[in-house]
Amino acid sequence: MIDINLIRENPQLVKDNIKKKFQDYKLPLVDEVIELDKKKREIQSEGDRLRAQRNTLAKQIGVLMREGKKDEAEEAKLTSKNNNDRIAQIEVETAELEEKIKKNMMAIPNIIADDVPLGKDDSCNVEGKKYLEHAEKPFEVPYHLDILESLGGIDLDSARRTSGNGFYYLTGDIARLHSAVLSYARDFMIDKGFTYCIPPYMIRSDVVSGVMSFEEMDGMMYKIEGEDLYLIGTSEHSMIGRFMGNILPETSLPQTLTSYSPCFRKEKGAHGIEERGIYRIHQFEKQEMIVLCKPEESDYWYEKLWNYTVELFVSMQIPVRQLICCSGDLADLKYKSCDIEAWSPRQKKYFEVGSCSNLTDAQARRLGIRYKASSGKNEFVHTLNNTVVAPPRMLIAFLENHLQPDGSVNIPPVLRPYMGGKDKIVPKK
RNA sequence: GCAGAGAUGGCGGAGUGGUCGAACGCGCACGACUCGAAAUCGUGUUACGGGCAACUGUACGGGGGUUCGAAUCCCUCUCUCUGCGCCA
Repeated sequence: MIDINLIRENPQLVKDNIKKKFQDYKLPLVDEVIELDKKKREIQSEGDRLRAQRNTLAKQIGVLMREGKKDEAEEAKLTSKNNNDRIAQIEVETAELEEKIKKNMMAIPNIIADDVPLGKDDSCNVEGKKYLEHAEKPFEVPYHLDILESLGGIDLDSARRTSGNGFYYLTGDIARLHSAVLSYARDFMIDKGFTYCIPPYMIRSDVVSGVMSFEEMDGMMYKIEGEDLYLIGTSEHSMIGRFMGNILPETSLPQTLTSYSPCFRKEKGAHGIEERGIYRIHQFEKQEMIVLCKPEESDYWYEKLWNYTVELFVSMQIPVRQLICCSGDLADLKYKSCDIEAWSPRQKKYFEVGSCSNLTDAQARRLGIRYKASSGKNEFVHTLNNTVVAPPRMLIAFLENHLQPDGSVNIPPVLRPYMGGKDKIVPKK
């Protein structure tokens, strides 16, 4: 959500930004907001005047009653009562206007960064730097599910019976590897100075509607029956929700947090759970990083964050690249975003393992997360989030890249302490 | 889960129908004193919105109601504390 003052003062900038994102159908929203806002302010002035009158009258009535002037007091009461009808009417109208304005404002995208490449959709995303050369494998790399099965590390059949499609049992060394990756990633971020946090895995509807749109909510979130609770789709939801409505002291910024949680997603819509395996599932685990900082520092943190993910993957000897998200593929709340993609030796291409975003003040405005600036004014913070690692998906990259001709999978040195010293996982006979 | 008490500014805490956006204290900012500091004294200090401005509106956990008028009364939800019960 952008600042309504920006629309009042510079509607052209807002419109140009919408065009840059190829959302021309949203252009009328800007003028609509301007008009609704004008109307709202007019009506609000009238309401304020009437309320001021009511306040004055109320005070007078108090005085009259004390002086025992009953008749005059009754007369004033009547005047006030008549005013109240109009005030009530104005209140309803104002609420309606505000709701319409808010609805439009939610749909108007955040102003994107100057250096975001322009493009209609994900086909226009721009490749950034690559890290680690991917060596050609001298053998055919099987589908990740086949690798997992040969290592005795997965049971999808049982999961389908207990929970349906989109769930899995990980077993033995693979399950241990999954935990090892998370533990290693957690310690990696702690070493970078981040504060480790385990958040609630369920949140209330007011938090949910603060962090996403209704459509997103419908497509992603699982609701707990009979309770005002939803399973989180990512720990970002509860991590950011934690600061809702807060005014933070300037000295507490930046907040650099790394959180662990399981993530629950319906995955309704575009893709669904059509992919065989563990690429897209209803439940997975993720280590996340979150930063709340002063506006002038968010560009700095953005670069820092995605580079941490790169560093982490490189330390596990998995080739990755940065993919810069183009204007048309950028979600409305985002100022800038990029994916970190890992190399798949089987598909001979990169695939997404994480996503880093700078939302500037758009999310903070929506959730009322501010800080007391040294100027004395309360300003909105900037929020950023990035995947440290989401093991089930990263395991695909891991297995494919570390697979040996004999079917075993090497464990890179950084993970061995978390695997009881093991340096490889070998196939089950 | 049951019963009772409670939720007020950055914090503590008064206020139980009108003159309360809110005493007092802490904290913070500025100033005085000082070579400098501590202590002390003085001044200022809730947030959000409308208006060029004077000024004005709203908000006392959330929502609703009673009233000319609500921090104050009623309903409801959430949370906290105390006691009892239950339980990893």
